[in-house]
Amino acid sequence: MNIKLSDNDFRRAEIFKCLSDPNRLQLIRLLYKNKKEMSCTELGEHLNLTLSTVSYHFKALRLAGLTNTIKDGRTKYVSLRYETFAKFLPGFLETLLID
Amino acid sequence: MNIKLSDNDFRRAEIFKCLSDPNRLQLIRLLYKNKKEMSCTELGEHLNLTLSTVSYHFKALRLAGLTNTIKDGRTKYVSLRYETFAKFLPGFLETLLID
DNA sequence: ACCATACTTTTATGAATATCAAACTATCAG
DNA sequence: CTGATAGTTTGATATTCATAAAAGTATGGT
Repeated sequence: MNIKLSDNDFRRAEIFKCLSDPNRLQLIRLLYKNKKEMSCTELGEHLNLTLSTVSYHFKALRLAGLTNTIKDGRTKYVSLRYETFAKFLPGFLETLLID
Repeated sequence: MNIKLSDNDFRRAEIFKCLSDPNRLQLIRLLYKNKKEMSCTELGEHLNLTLSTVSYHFKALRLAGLTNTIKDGRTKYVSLRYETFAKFLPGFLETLLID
């Protein structure tokens, strides 16, 4: 009677683990509201976190496939990866605007 | 520059924490596929978990508002609370059927 | 070459989590 | 009342997690 977990289920678990941290959820909301890339420093200033902690969170988001990162000089810009949200959490991002 | 978290954000964090565990995700899927209430024992047999562990997970799901529980004699039947999914994760349950 | 900026990684630490066994509560059947 | 069934709670344990300080990497400015 054992049910095996699919690759997508592990993917889902990783995604939800990312979203279960209030700080990461705020990062997602900021990125969604701003509709553009933001730097780590810029995002870190909105929460009361050191840069190393912000970097830790961004790594998690990136590995879960929730964000894209592009590098310009020494600055890294982070943006949402909408395909992932569309596939695993359709309609979720919109709910972040309600409150 | 500090952003305060709303009550709903704490609610979201709790919900996502629930869904970030692969076993709980399977419980949700089983409940969704069966379209009816199931008992703890019945659900526990599908995963390789002791009854106390299953009980622990169901408490988490109930506290997060993801499930309803009705008691009939000594058996407790658990079902999904669709309003919660509709409010915080519209469209999510359907994605569980794809794979 | 030197210093500052932007970010990452490592290390350490305290808090939270998942799990099971054992003890407990409640209900049913005889 | 006794024994069995369904589920909860408590206690112990091993693992994972979030955080920050410190050290490290890479790029830009002068």
